[in-house]
Amino acid sequence: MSKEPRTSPPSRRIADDLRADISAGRLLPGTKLPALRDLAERYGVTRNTANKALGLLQAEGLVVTRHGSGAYVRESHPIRRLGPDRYARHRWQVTTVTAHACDRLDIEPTQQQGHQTQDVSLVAADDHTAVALGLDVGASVYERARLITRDGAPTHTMTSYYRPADVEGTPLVDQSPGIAGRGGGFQVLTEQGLEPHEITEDLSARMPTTEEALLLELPTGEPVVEVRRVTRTADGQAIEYARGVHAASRFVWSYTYDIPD
Amino acid sequence: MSKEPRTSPPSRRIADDLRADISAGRLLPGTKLPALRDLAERYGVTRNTANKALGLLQAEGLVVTRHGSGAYVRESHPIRRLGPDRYARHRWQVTTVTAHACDRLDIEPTQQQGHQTQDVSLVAADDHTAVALGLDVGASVYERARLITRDGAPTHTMTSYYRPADVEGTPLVDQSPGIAGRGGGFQVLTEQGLEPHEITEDLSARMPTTEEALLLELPTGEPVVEVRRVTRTADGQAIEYARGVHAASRFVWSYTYDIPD
DNA sequence: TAGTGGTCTAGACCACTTC
DNA sequence: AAGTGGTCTAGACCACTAA
Repeated sequence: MSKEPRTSPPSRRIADDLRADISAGRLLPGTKLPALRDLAERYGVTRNTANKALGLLQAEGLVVTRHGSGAYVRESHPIRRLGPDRYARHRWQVTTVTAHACDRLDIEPTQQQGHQTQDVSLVAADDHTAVALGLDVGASVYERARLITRDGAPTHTMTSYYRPADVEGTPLVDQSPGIAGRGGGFQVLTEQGLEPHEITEDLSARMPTTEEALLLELPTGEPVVEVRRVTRTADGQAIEYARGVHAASRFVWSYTYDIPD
Repeated sequence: MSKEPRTSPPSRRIADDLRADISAGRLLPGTKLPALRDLAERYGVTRNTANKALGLLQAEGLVVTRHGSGAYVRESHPIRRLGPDRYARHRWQVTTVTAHACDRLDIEPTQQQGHQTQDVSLVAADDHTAVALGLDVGASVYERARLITRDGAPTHTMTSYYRPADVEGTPLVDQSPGIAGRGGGFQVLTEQGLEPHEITEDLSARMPTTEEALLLELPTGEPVVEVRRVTRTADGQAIEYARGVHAASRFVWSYTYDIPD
């Protein structure tokens, strides 16, 4: 008759029990879970089955395992809130006074403990890049790839694309290993007479590729948020196309806008 | 000396091969993968190992399995792009002319084939809701929970919370099973003298809970995007707090804004 | 009914961490 | 050296799907 729910398989039941302990606060973040062999014995199953239970919890992002050490209730990172403010002019616009960096230290807590690698090269534009920058597919564009790290752990990648004519000869596409130009890309573009004015961001979420999981050191069960950003001048000219891949658990994006007619 | 990468375990190698076939287009979306027994025989491993390989691909969201039928390369749904336009006044504002619904059919393709359930009840406000609506935690609020379906498959949930004083006696909190009020919640609030003017949306991504996975019929390896929305009047008064859980693969969120000073 | 994925036991070996 | 998770083989049974 009815599709009665069968009794859950043992691996499921073990996972359910542990999950209940976690969400009830009986197992706090960072706590070590019982060893596989102990779990197996307690439930009268093989280690394989207990391992499968842990696998389920890992896929849900509730548990992380450290090979040779144990399985732990996952700890949540401090979450960074990303709003339009992060692009605010006062954060990147260098005034005639050069003391900018020291001036602003206290209002830039988001850069605290932050580092980034940088890798600049000339590549062929793919579909998205070409459309965004108004070029033909395959045209040469400058690619500026960064890996942003916080407190020693990578949080996201950000790869920007520029029309060569816009940035040729600027510190932005200098191969030097340091952060290219104080104030970053927006400052450089402004000096080129291309002041950023409007931003369009497209957000989507998915599971990481294996490469992304390695690069961002993502635990099993952590999705990524992919952000595609087009920056335009007041004229509407696209001056930068950027693609970021973020560890989902470390960010929340916030947008405020008026309801259109 | 160096940490040379060991040879990958068999399950990993099988997954890598299949993944390569998929991304190279040799296995198109919807294609049935070789049976577990065939894979196992081909690679000289047990069915368990071949099964594990499929599990890896499932977790990446590349493959879905249908019990008793087979494993298939995952097909992508049509993606709906969500911009501020979806809240535009012309979509919900009912003018004095009642012929609105017929009028606008052609410009509302997003509602095509769409259905939603609705469940209204009076509940105690949790932390987020209370803060957003300016109430005490535990105060009574109207909860209006919806499950939105498209082409027969659920795409997201949306649960709105209202101050009882704002919506008492309106069709919005009528327990009737139909969609409450043509034009939806915004129209009703406007009629109450609380016209929505500004929206703040907070987006984050994570893996679904087991309940969400069931409700939204999510395949293994599909993350969800959680959207928390606060709607305010021109005065800045919060009139609705809503929380949505979206199947990540079905949406992309788009925001355009001017760079602040 | 035949084919398919899902799960399990029993036992083994390996890789990594910790002390 | 002891403890831990990761993976594998070999074989079995079950549940679901499709013809």
